[in-house]
Amino acid sequence: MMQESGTEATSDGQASQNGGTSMEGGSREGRPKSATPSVEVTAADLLHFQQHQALQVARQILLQQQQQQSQSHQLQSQQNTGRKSPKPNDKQQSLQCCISGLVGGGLTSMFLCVSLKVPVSVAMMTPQVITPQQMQQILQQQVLSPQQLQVLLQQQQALMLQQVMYNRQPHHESFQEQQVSAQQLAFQQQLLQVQQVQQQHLLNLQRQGLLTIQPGQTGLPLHSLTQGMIPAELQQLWKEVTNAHVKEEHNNSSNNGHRGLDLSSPAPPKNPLLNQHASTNGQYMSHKRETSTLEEPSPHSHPLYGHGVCKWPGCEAVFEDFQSFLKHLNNEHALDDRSTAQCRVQMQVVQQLELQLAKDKERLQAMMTHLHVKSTEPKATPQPLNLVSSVTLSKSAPEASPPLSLPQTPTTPTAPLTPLSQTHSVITANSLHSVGPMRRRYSEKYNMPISPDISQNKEFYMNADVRPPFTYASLIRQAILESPEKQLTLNEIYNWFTRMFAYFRRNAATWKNAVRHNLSLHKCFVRVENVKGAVWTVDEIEFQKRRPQKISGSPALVKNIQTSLGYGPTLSAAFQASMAENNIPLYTTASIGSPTLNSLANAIREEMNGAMDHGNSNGSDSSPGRSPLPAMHHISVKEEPLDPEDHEGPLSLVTTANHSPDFDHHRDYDDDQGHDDML
DNA sequence: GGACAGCTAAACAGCG
DNA sequence: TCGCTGTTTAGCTGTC
Repeated sequence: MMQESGTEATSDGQASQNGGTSMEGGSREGRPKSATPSVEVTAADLLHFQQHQALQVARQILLQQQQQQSQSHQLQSQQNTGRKSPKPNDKQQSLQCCISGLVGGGLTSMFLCVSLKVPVSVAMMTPQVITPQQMQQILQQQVLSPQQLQVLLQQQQALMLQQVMYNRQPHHESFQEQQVSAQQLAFQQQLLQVQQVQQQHLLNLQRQGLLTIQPGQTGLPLHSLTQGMIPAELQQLWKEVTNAHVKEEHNNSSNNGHRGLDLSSPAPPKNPLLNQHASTNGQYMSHKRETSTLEEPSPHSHPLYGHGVCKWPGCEAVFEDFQSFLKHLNNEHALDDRSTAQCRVQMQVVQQLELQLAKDKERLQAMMTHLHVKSTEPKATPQPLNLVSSVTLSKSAPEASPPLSLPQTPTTPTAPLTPLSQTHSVITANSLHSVGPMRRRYSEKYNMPISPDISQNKEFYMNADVRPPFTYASLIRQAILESPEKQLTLNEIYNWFTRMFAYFRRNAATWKNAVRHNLSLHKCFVRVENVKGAVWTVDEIEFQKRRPQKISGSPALVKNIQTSLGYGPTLSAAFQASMAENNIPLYTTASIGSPTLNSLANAIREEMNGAMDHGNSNGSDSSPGRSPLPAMHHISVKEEPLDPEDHEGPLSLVTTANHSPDFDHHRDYDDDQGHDDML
């Protein structure tokens, strides 16, 4: 009761915001903000971005390593007498494990795996500081390039930093501190060796003309940023990293009292080499525009000063006034080796971002060209991702789940379904905002699964006041199937509608009535009374039975859908290319490690099964033997007699697909916006 | 043109 | 009494 009232209040609030918007979409860009907290989205995006960047760095390292190994083979052979150089397969294995490490071990393991030639098991299973023995072995082998050494150095710094921070916790004080001190000493010795080796390596390379360091060279790769640094610089950097937190421990209250490093969080460590902001002391550099775009300059503003905090990488000192900050900036961040190194890192970061931006711009242009959108505002209402074809399968967006080339457009519900190769959907403001009743929706018309569409266009549907091109029954089913226990109360279904679709944040009475009507009308929805009360579940057999006559009657359509779905031998080349570019084996790990691809594969099977093999399969998760409904006391069966053949109906893989971790991650459906990042 | 499916609206009953 | 839930009916439209 109370919950529903709250929902109504939310809906009404949204309605009040949306109510003024005309159907012509004139003010569509001023749509209300998504109910999803931006913090969560940002964190997830940040994690993806970090993983993506790490992957790119790993690839660069491997690539350059291959090149350098081929070029400096002679040098290697002189220094590396009697020791085997790593096999090419090792690199491949390393990279493969690194990719897996993105899921399991995280970035730390990944960097270790890439930068070190340590056994994979060690790199993957012990994401910790390398032991002196391992370091010695690495040094003796001298198989590392300067770049690798640099990455190793940085990684070690970050790891030491993390360990120091971790040991700052009360439980590990005395003994752990001793351990850290010993490790610091040991590592500093190793560091000196690393520096010597690196210096020698650099000299050799320079002597052979294989490496030239331009004095004013910018845009160095991350792993070569500090190639030109003298050992003193490295030592200085290391001291900065290791001592900063010791100081901070004694001076915790002076600067910022809450800078603890959560090892479990993907937040970047405080290591200046790894931080993402830098500039020069008071003098804006060429990349000022990047920072100035984020912070509007004002008479007493500074790109490195915001909200009373110094934004210099790793600083975050708090100041009462701007003058204090300037004084601090000139004193603490003067032109020295450390600042220079940090600036180099920031250059690389900016370059990476610009590269990424360029790629995304190019992709956007291709998308708009493909869609024939004549718009001067690229940041308009987000459009459904599945409106584009292979353009979105670009390798430049591995952080996004692979878009499905489903030939459906949510903007034109009654438009004929045509393959992408034959259609160029023209998206206009009017078509984006379908006004009329749903009538026949794609999911009903062609047994299309709505989960990929909703998944791909989640942001779109959440923000744009566009009616989803699916029937109420499909949406209800989707809501139920996305729930952890495959059952929802009516109120939870309401919440799912309002949460997932901006369209359903208004006219609540209408669509809620329709939802109730559909729940009662369709026998695919089964009402179950459990301890909590009445919940609704989906009878997949009944749901699949509803439109068996469609699609089979049109061989051409069948072929088109089959082709566009990219199933089996007709898998689209673009899709395959994308999978290959992202190092994602479609038929191997897709069903194992990648929830998104797992859902994709299941969704494809579901589509093909639902559309093509109707009545040809057997059993499903909704079969009586595998009821997903715990603690049921009563099941209301609708009056339509159940055909005995029904149990030999189509195999429903939807439920199976939704058992993937991808769905199990999203549990709370009770307006808990903080945990409902569903798809 | 009929059958069918889907949407909207409404009435009604039961329940807390 | 009110609001929610659930059921049912009717009218309309679109698709096949």
